[in-house]
Amino acid sequence: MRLSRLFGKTLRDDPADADTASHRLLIRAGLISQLSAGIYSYLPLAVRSLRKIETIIREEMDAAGGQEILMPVLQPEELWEQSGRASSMGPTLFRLQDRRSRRLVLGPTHEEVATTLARQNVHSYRDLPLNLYQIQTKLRDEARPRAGLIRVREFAMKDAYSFHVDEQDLDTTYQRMVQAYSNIFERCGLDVTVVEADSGAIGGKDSQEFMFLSDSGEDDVVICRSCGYAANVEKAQVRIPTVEDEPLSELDPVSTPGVKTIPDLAEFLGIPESKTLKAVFYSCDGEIVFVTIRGDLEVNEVKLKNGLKCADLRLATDDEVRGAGLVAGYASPIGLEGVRRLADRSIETGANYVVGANISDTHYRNANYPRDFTVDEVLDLTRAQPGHGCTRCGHELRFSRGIEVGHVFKLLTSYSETFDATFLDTDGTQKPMVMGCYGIGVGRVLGAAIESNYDDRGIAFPRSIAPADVQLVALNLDREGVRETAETVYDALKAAGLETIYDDREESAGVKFADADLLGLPLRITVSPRNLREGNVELKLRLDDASEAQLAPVDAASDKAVQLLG
RNA sequence: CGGGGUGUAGCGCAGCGGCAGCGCGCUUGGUUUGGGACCAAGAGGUCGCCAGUUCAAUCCUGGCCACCCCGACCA
Repeated sequence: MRLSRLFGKTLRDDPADADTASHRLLIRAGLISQLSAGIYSYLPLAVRSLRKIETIIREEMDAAGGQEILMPVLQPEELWEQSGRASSMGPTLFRLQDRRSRRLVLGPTHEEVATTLARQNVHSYRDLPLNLYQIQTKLRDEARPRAGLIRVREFAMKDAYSFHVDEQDLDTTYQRMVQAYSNIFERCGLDVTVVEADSGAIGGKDSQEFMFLSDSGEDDVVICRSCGYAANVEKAQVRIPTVEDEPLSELDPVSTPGVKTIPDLAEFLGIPESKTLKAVFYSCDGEIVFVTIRGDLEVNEVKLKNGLKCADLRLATDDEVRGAGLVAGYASPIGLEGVRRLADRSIETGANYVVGANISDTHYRNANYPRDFTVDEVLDLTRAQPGHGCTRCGHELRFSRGIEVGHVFKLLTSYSETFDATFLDTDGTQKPMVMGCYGIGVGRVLGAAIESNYDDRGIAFPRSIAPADVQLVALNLDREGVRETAETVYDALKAAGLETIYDDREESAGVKFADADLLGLPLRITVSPRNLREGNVELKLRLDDASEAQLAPVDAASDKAVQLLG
């Protein structure tokens, strides 16, 4: 590819509204162009990278027993009504109607279609296991697209769906897929951490996410350096700081005028927050739920949502709180009736807590569970926070942000039962297929790979996913021998199987070097009058200092390039 | 959806109630040439949109829209 003809120009200035490194560099280097929020065009250089990522994915999926298919983006809404996700996905689902007013959705993922496809085409245990994958456009009306390719509304995803006779067989494929994913990310130059993840309200048992740890990420993960436990904060179990047991004292009202928050309460009474109980109110599918948790802890809403088997969970409004007979700031589980009550397991240890009295300006001292109040259910509802320990080994957990580049789920039979995707087993009975699903965001991998490989001069692509291997830079094209030599080297590089971008533009050396650094191909080869006097060209790896550039005779350039790229 | 911010040339930005500006980029000619060269001449604008105020609005007022950031949400 000749740079003079390449579609997509570099920018000298950083784009003003990109502040994530990969977003800034993707635009500055001329890889992507924004059409709308979370909607991008991919220019030739980006497409070359994406194709390489896709090739790596296909190789690993095929090796893991996958078969590539292609399912439609346009899907009948009815399928989504059937699975229940028309409502549970809410506004994220793009909807439209055809000319006969039939309702359709633009697929945000393909479990519904994949399960239907299996129902139509799998009838016997002899057809299983089956592992289907596709690389297909997904459309999601995300509430907040951000950070270039990290969260977009239209994107290519590799999604795979596996079908099995039983859970044991699923486990085998699941492990193969986890290994395939690790291979894929390693080959893409991404160091990922596999974390335990929430599988969402619908279906599933085990679920793991592949996280590239980065401040640009939007997921919070905890990692135990001691035993290796790693989990999304949504899912993370933690060992909370313990509080001392003590003999139970008598319940005792205390006047607390104007003291409505836990920090105020602790300060007012001169006690730690961990000696108080906090009340939080949620609306779960319209029903008010009262949650009690120790004052120094926060409610993990994902855990709560799962525990309640609730489709739509949100904090209750002030009106809803009042309507339930609760006094905000002084709400209490003591004597509370007619409201669904849950508690975090933190209330089961410790003693003599301060808790609201459900009377303005009043709290109780020495509240104890279950002596003074009961709840409908005690669950683990604790959100992991800094200072919390690992449940396995007690070591303090480390917190990090992460970009979720892959996610695998054991769906089990939730979809196959809904869509009646059954097979005839050896014992002559119809059974629902046991399913797994596996996703990778292709563009997000590109974004994350750049987050992982850049410096102040630009991108430094891993060779495996670089738009090309070599940037051939010719300086002073009109000087004797330069153009001819560059053309010769260009041909030799191509003949040696190296993908080359040839900078044949009439630009100054500074511009060409700066653009080469910005685009970040692994190897730069410079043809210039200076080196040509000795019959040489210069080779420099993107990550080396300028002083480490090497010279090679013109006719040895391609061999040397192959050697340097190793 | 809540909070914050920004909309002026391809990009980055300034400006201001009275004819639309700068730097970079772009075009043409010339001089240069190993780290974002120089000279000269050019092209390029519905100042986000709609109302209102005014003799006059890019500027003031109101509404709307778009984009960015934080949060909520996110198979």
